[in-house]
Amino acid sequence: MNFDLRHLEGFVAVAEELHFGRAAERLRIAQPALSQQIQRLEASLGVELLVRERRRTRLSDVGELFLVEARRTLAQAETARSVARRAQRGELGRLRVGYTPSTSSGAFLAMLAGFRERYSDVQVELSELAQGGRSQPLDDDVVDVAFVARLGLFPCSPGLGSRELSVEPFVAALRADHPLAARPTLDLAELSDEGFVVLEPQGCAEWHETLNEMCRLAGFAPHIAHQVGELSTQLMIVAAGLGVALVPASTRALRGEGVSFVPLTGPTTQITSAVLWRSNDRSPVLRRFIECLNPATEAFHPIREPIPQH
Amino acid sequence: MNFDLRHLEGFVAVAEELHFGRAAERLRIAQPALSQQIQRLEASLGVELLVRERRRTRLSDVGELFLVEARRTLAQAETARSVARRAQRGELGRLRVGYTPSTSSGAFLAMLAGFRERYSDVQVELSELAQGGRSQPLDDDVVDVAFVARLGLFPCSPGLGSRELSVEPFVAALRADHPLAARPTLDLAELSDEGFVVLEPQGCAEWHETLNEMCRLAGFAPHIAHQVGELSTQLMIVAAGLGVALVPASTRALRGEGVSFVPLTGPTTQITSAVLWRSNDRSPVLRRFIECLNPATEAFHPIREPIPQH
DNA sequence: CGTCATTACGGAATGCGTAATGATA
DNA sequence: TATCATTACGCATTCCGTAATGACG
Repeated sequence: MNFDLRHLEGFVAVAEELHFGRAAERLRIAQPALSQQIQRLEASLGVELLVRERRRTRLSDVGELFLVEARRTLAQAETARSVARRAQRGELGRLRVGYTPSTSSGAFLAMLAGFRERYSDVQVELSELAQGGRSQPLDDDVVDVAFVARLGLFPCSPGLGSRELSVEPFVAALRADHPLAARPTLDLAELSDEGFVVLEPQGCAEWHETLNEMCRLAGFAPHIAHQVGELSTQLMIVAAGLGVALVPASTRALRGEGVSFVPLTGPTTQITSAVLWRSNDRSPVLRRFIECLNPATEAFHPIREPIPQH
Repeated sequence: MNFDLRHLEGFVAVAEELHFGRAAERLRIAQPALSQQIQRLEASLGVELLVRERRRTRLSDVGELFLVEARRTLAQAETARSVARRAQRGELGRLRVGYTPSTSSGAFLAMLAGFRERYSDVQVELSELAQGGRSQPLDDDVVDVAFVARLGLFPCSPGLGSRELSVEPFVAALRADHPLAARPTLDLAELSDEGFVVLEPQGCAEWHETLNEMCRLAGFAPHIAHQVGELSTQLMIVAAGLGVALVPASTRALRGEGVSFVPLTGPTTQITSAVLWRSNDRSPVLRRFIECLNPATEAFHPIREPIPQH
């Protein structure tokens, strides 16, 4: 015969009240039932926990020691229940977040910070993804959400939920004392003789193709002056006067010293930042995360809004 | 509806086997019963802990987190049971030990060390008692056992269990270069002109009376040279040549440098060391303690053996 | 007699086992 | 058809509530 949480609750109540009647009242059961509960507990332990004296009830030495452990056990059980509830609500758990370097600034970091503040008990695991709009890491169950950037508008993938974070045009990044730096806008063709600073092509081939495509539409083939790994490095090279670059408009936020950003006229290509997830993923943590993206409405059925073009 | 330890056991078994059939086998119950158990647990938590897939069973994210807490809860419950059992066996708990300064050496310390070694989880609380054979601290429930020393044989007290540890005569303690120090024995009368170093009388009046009585029988009234608080101090004074003392024979063990101990001839008074406890005290810890005193036999019914007189 | 715990007993709920059902490869 | 989980149903145990008993002041 084994004791149960119910028995422990009964014992703790009696130990605290030192009175079967009051304890039973507290537990909302009849007093004889409680009396039997304690007897069964004592029988299952083979121990006398309470000393029934003529006029009052008190704890035995063993009961004194057992009370501590009983309380701990109940507390641990309550913790277990709480963990289950909180995990169910998505307040507890693990979320694997993938991101591509080009999304590592702006909305991405802001929303990640907001989520971690609200759900500090969710362990956020970050991993860098290869550039591009690939959903491979999601399909492979390597990440739960992916922050990706893609040129042009975002295609709706089957089986994937998505939410666009921003759609922004490319702008030209020029050294501040560049003759064109003070212009309100410029045409890409005006940069035909410049050397371009570009990101390294691995996993980012689409960017390269698009750069070529943009320049082709503007009537020239770009001269690649430097290849670098990161966006911030790209700006440093520009600031050093070693070339010009085409970067997403939000890159202004990096405030590169000595770099001017000039919007492009004509048919520029846009870059879309978005979050993706498996739409059949019912993880509560994911749900909470998506709520942070879109606090008001339909997180699981994102609507493709028409994006205003510049 | 509330979950129970039984439910947790079922869940842990399934979580470990990832197979209802094997888990049920391990728990020695039928598989449908286990299935219902898990369902009830899930219902009580409002959470899906296991994902039943077509061909296999696996843990859900919430289940993964809950498993840890479930294991902890079961472990804590097992600890509670173990504490109760060990406390019942007297391996765990608290023992209040009283002692008088004159018993603080020899058998007392040896047996205390033995007990603490065997039952390291019993918290031994020491408190010093007023000198003499008083059972007051036992009656007042201030201590559980009392090591006491008493002159002469030990009277059997009603309601008290007892065990004599030693019966020993008084010996004379003399400075090593004292003219009588080299003698194999001496008569107390030979010390009639000496100054005596005695223990302070508070709570120890009987010793004083006995010293006077011994000397009276030897035909003189003792001259009190110094009064000190402890036995070791008494020896230091003797070693300094400031007087002589009458001490229990076992005091030799203190090996006071420069002090000689000489047995007394004639009608010397003996001092009896004993342990006392309440004979109606059913504390398991006390039982274990008494066993240490008297490993072989009748701890609760000590036999008054005839003590050989010197 | 009033208080407080235990025993006695009947009804409800829970838990388990066997058998049947369903779903899948 | 073999495997594995769930549902269906009957039986035993446990648990609770009401009533009665017992102990004590």
